Amino acid sequence: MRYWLMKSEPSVFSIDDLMNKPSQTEPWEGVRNYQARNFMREMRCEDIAFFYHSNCKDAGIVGVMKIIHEAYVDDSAQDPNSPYFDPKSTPDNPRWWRVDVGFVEKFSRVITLHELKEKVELADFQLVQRGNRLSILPVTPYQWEVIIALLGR
DNA sequence: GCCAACGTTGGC
DNA sequence: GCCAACGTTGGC
Repeated sequence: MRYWLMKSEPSVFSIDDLMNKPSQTEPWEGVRNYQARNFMREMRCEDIAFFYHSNCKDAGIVGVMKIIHEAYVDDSAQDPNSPYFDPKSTPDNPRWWRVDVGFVEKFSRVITLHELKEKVELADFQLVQRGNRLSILPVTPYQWEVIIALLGR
């Protein structure tokens, strides 16, 4: 089983949105970066991922999700009315993929980016490195453990 | 809302 | 295949 981190702007889709959906699941669509897409294709059912709130006041890790459906075609790329429309992705040759995620838990507090940057043990974590913009990143088991320990429970 | 850092595009 | 121009991301 592998660990991941997935970013979303809470004004677009937040952990509360996921938690409060009757299904508590969501197709993770709109990823339009090749590296992030490739990571999604590596995801397997039962992998787990941190939910990260980006581009907001309290940026940081807010909870945990699990992968409940492996990568399949993101057809929002073929929808001209979608904000994620990409005319270069065609039904014959789809360019973008998505996975389905399920809610696992919402943390009692946000583990802030600031906190993560202060942890020497996380110096290698892609998230805290300069200029990082990837919306989906792998997390090592050790990094996962260090981050969970920040919750002090 | 600013802007640095990065990814992508496309002309050559 | 280089690289300038452009668009996007995301912290602040």
